[in-house]
Amino acid sequence: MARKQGSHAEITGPKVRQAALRLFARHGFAAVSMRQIAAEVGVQAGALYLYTPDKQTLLFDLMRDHMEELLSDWQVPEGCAKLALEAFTRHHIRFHLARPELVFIAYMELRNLEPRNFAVIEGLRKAYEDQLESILKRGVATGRFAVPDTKLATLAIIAMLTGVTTWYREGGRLDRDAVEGIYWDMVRKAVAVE
Amino acid sequence: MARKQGSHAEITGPKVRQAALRLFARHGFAAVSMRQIAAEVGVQAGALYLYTPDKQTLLFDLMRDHMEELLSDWQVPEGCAKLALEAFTRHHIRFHLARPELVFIAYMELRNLEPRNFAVIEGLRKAYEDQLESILKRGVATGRFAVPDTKLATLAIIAMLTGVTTWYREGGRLDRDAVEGIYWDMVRKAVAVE
DNA sequence: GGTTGAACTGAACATTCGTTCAGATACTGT
DNA sequence: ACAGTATCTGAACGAATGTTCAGTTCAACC
Repeated sequence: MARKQGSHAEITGPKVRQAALRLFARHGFAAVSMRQIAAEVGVQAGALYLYTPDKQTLLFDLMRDHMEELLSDWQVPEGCAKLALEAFTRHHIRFHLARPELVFIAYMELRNLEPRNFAVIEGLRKAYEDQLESILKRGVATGRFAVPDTKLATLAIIAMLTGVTTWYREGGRLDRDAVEGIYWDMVRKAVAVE
Repeated sequence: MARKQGSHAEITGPKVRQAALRLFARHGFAAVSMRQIAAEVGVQAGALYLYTPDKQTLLFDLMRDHMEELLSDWQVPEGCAKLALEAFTRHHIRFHLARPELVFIAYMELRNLEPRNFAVIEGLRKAYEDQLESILKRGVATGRFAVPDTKLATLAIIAMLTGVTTWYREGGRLDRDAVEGIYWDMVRKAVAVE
């Protein structure tokens, strides 16, 4: 027994990533075995190594692609800082609610990355944070925002917004638009000049 | 060779918990072996089972004690909601900054708990969130706060505050009092009536 | 000073782990 | 129809896993 009917790399490759994504998110990287991933895909464990050099790279690729998409999906709007902040807030929530498993992994599995891989992901994360901080700085400079410390405010806002993925469930009491609006309301007030 | 000189349960017991705490926080529950914990304590792996029935209970006990301390350390102050919210904010930050490793574990290792243990921890977490929500409700009722949704605001504020442990480092640019003040400033404004 | 029990070792248990690889199969192009 | 190659199996590797336990040592008590 060997190759299966209708088996193709273009199909199995993504399936491997999907299975890894789901299992890593649910049980954690360290708690998931290559055999579990293989079973989810419907192949033997050895076949996974046609699609990834090792387990670590499987994790790293998921995280790097996620962070790069997060960055490339966003561009600071021109114009006033308040509009930019609203755009950022809404975009952040929308982007994160659309892929909760990747968000979860990118946050929880940092410590399972080898130092070199960790540095890459941290660099991307930092670049994303800088996007928000530059908006806050702009608002402070033009007197539209009042925050005691832009760096700290950046981290506080991102923590608050990302937290949405821990409780939001499709079909719950609030839809995504409502959630966006409520969070934006709190962010707006938190940085407002009194 | 067997029992070591001057070894006592009153010493080894806490050392086991401390070692587990540090290693779980650093590498994650699933990635830490009983032999690693034993090495940190300075005993053989088998000796750990004098202090815990199994690895899972070692994790659960850490989390449960942490959550119970979090709850018992706090009581809602009488009087106006704004003062209560400030007290909560400052207490939350102080408590969490004092034990970053426990906070980390209590948040990251939930999925490694067996269903029954998970339910216990979730219950305690819910009870803590209710403390904050009751303050917000009180403020809304008396017209002191304006939040569109107290449940959502509760989760947003806790996410924001707990995020402090991800970046705060002893001896950094800001001391704990300053951090408390800055976060309180943002929380206060976020729920304020405009 | 002999006895008892708590504290611990060291070895062993059956599983499982990530990874490799020779061989088998099914598809592709000729 | 045949060759070649992409895809996958199934078995194997050594190492590591959580847990158990008979045996050993030390300290305390009578």
